[in-house]
Amino acid sequence: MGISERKEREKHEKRRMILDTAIQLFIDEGYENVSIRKIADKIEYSPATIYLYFQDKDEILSNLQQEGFVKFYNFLRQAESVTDPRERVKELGRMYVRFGLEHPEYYDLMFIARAPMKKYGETKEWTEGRESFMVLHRAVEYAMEKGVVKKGPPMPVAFGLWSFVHGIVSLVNRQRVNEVKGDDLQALINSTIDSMLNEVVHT
Amino acid sequence: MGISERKEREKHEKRRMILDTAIQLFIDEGYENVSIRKIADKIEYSPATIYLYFQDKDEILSNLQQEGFVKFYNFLRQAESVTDPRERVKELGRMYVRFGLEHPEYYDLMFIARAPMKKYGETKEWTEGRESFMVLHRAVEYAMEKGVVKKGPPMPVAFGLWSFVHGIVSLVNRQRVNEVKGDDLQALINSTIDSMLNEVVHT
Amino acid sequence: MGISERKEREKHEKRRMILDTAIQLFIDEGYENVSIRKIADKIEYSPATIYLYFQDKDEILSNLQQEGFVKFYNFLRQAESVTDPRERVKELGRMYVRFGLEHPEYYDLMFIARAPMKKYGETKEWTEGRESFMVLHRAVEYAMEKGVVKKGPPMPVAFGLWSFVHGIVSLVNRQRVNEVKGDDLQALINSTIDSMLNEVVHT
Amino acid sequence: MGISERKEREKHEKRRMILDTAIQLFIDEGYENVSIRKIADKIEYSPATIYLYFQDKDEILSNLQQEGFVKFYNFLRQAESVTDPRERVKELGRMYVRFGLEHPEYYDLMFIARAPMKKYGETKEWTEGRESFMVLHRAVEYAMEKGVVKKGPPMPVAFGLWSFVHGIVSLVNRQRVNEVKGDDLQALINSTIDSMLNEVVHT
DNA sequence: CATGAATGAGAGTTCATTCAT
DNA sequence: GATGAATGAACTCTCATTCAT
Repeated sequence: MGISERKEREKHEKRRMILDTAIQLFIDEGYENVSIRKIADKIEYSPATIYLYFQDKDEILSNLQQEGFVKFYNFLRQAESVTDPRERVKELGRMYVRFGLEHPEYYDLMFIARAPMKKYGETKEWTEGRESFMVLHRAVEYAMEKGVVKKGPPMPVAFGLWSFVHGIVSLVNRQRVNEVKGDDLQALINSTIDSMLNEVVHT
Repeated sequence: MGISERKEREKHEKRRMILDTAIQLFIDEGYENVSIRKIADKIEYSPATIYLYFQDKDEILSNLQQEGFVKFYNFLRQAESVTDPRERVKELGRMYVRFGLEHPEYYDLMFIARAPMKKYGETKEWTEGRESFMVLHRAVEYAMEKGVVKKGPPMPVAFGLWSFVHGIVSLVNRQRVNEVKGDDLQALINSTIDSMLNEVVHT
Repeated sequence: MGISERKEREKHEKRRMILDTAIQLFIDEGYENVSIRKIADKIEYSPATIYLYFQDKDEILSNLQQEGFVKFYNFLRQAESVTDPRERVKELGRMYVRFGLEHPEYYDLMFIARAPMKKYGETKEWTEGRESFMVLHRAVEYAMEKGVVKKGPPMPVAFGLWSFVHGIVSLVNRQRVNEVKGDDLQALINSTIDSMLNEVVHT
Repeated sequence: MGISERKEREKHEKRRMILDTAIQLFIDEGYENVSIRKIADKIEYSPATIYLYFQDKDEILSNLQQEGFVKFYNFLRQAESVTDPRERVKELGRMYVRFGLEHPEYYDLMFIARAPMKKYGETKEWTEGRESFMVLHRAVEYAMEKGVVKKGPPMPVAFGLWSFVHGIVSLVNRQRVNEVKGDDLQALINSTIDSMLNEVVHT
């Protein structure tokens, strides 16, 4: 038992190393510059070794995507402790954008990259993805119950809010708002979130 | 005169062929899989021929992007004839989303694809891009004047609306809303636009 | 007669244009960057036009080489007016090096470039080449007659002097004396010519 | 230990193969016609394999150049054991030319080929190049001390001698002395060296 | 006389992946 | 478990040259 457990653990650790390195490369050199060779070089193993731990490049990306979803879900979930219904929705919006801007590599993989993860996971990885959306969905339901959001089917509102915050993150991360920069950009983002959410969430 | 005109037209037509083929490949295989060779193969010319019509790959992508912007701008602009301030904002939202879903390849190039077009255009192509945003911006100003949108700086509202509709298009086009399909998806999109814009645009 | 003469003259002028442009490109962009296309672009004709005046690239290079030889020969020949036998040899050395450094592109074609001129000229172009060498050869003979160069077969001395000055030019032009620069280099060249020729040419 | 040593040796051997093939191509087709692909074809490997042993084309050329310098230096150095100052200078001249004619490919790379080796070596390879020149420089100084070469700054004389022997080698190797052939050529070279060096080195 | 259009061949380089050891 | 060695396929781009018009 001890031996096979250790082996299992070691295998797990090596997988971690590879995933961490991949993400690092993602951040440093951008999506299209992540190659098996570069990952291997960085961890000082041979490229062939990577294939002992992952079937192919896609599996690595799939895994990272799933990790992203887990991180993201655990982060967003914190907002559920906010009891004020108005504040919960607003806080969710701010948190969503913050996560997206602070973890552009994970965000990209989760919500922007042209779906590479065909074979692997199909659904599994998305469990947390769906769950994350459900956090938002529940917040909307809660806000409707409490009368701070106009009553009606929650889905359109939830999807609308998701689209809105996703729009911000993806326009910024993909460099479509280049004319506003630095602090000005941050200020614009903040005021945009405020003004939009204030329209949706009534006082 | 007749001859040179015909030559000119033929040259133009070949450029079109190349651009159309590129766009087609875009749709079929995604941005990063568009190669000079594949374009050449598809039009049954040699790769070198492509270079008679475009300086390099970047120029092709640049051209497509600009075409997208022109099409997009001319389409959106139509909304400016709507005089009712409420209706104009809403119509703009619906039109934006419609364009994005009907021309996913152009939309991708304009607003999603990662950093294309280094040398060419830098600014020129984006003139229409900026102008398109200005259509929205003006609609917001107009709506504020008329008192149907809460008064204040128009920028956050305009950027917010842009983010919202861009969010919808990019989530759908990049397959992040796979669990809702076909007519249901269209219905969801419609109701989402309605409910969100109704919050922002008051009666 | 008038007509065919004019045609002949025009043909000649176009050939000149091409050759001049080629040499210019040589100077500006270096041997390996001279392409038919670039020549054509510069004279604002199509590449195909070049082939109306020259059979192929090689013929252009051949022609330039020959032109170089003519220029070179006419330049060197001036030294034959120097009557002092010592001075004539020395002046020839200085002139040779000066020509080589001032016309690196012609010099290269004549004496360094890996013989591209297979088909054309085999011998014709070299007539002036040989003649140039004969100027030097005669100067050596003259100097021997006058007793200022040690008597013996003139060939080894003439070839030796040629090798010497060619050595200087080719080492400098092909960047093998990079550690000495600018005025220092010119001074070194001068003192080298002086000291070597003073050994060969006695007082 | 045995295993890794063998691997090391095999790796080394393959590098040699590549370098040897490159040198061979050099001789057969000239500097500008050496391509990665041709090397690969000749050793019957895929082009990609070359990149397992060398970073890029430049590194191959750099290596060959350096090898040339090392061979050359070690060869020339032998002359330093000659104690007679007259003989040492003369022997150096003869050896230089012999090396150049017997190893035209290395010689070309070292002293004729147009600007190779950007990144690699910059200085390192040239250490032996400079050292080789210093052998000659020292021989001149030595000869001056002993009174067999006219006293004065040694540099012009050393550079002059270098130019002279380089001139011979490069004129011959680049086929500019085609009118004299075979044994006659060898005889001419010998008598040229003799007669010139006898003028510089006094008895 | 001039050329627009086209291309085959070739350049250097990178990549994901495989497999015998 | 790890890897060294290898490769086929792909990439963008440039070149000298041809030929029908």
